[in-house]
Amino acid sequence: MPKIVDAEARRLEVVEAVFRIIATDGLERASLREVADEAGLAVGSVRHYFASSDELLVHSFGVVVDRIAGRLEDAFAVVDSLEPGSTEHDAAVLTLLGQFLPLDEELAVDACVWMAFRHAARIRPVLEKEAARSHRAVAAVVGRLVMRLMPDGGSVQEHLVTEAERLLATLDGLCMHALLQPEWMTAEVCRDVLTAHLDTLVAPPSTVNVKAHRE
Amino acid sequence: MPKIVDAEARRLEVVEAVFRIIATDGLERASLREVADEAGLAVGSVRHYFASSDELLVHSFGVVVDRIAGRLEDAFAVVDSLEPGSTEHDAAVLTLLGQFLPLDEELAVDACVWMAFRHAARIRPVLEKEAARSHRAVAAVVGRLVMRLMPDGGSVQEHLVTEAERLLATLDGLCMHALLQPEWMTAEVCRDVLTAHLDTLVAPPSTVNVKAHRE
DNA sequence: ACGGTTCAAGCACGTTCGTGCTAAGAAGAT
DNA sequence: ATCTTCTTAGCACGAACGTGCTTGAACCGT
Repeated sequence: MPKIVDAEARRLEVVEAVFRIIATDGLERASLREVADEAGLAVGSVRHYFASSDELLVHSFGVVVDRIAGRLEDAFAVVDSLEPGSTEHDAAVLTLLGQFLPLDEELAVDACVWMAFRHAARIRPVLEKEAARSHRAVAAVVGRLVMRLMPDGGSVQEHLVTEAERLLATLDGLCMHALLQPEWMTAEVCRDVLTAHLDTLVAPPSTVNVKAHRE
Repeated sequence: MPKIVDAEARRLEVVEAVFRIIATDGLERASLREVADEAGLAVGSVRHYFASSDELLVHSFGVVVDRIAGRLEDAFAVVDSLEPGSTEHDAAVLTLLGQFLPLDEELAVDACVWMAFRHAARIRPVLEKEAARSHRAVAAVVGRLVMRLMPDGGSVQEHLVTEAERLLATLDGLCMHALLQPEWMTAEVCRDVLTAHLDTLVAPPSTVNVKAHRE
């Protein structure tokens, strides 16, 4: 064996460099040369760990998806362990939803990277697989959360997917606004919007509309 | 005077070429050479109408912002002319909100371009001004709409901005999902989510939370 | 001591990009 | 017919990009 180097750790260092570049300069600036510079390596060294630029980006996408999904699963486990309706439960729900938002430095970087990759995946086929995995993972957690929070436990299938998508859309929209218009979108507004949404989720749906949806 | 050419019309043709490229290949592919090809011109010709690549992109951003803002104003005028609570009124509100979503080919192109520019504006200072204008224009319409739809007419200032931001976030989130995950996000789901949101908007807020927000 | 494997670094090639500059053509004004 | 000005087109340069390939250096098992 050669020089002892933890290959996986090195790869992660390079990926972290990719994250920093995307967060500050955007995905289009995440070239091999820029990444190598940011990581303190030479281009050839980065290419030793990642066969191509595409592989580096796809792997980076995967890492951020795993991170976000892991945070959501952890936060959901906390929610799941608490008594529904209790103060701690509500706080845990807000904490879970806050994992989507750029509320601190680390979350902001991940949110930037996540957004950038998802939008890039619309165009670049290599990113499609990770984008689909990302969507499934997040939708699963949000779906379970909505099922837990809805008054009827999500017994009406159509209404459940509608409410899950509604929460997901609000979360992504909030995240987007927090990233793109940070001066208008403070953490306080985010919290107010989320609590307002949770209020509407708990309230029973108007029967008029449920009937309308059935037709 | 030389060859008679409607300069403004030519500029618009070039801008339309930019839109098509962004919608199909993304903003990073909207180079002068690609745009010139798509518009059936030479690079020098495009540069005759736009001094630089930046000017072309900024102007294109402005055009799409004007288009979207115009559509929203028109749709709001329709809403404003109808009796609140009537069936036509509700339909007009849905039509207004639908202007944000890629429900047909033209709307889809505009939504793609709009999203691409807004995200690019996070990084590129030249786009900041148009991004801010875009946000103000849209927020103004959504704010007026929310004021009109809320049961108390938006008398509580804090609650009004929260609800406006909540609707805006949901709209942008829906638009994003419709663009990025078209297979999961059909027009029907969009409509269901919007109607569900409107139901929650009309319902009075729980006094518990209003008090909580005040503290 | 030494061969083999892994790591780090760099060169070179072709492509694409924005942009400064030049030049030919087209048409109204004189 | 000539001049002027707008229009269209193209060349050339430097910069940045991905990538194939080569070159040392480091290190471990034998």
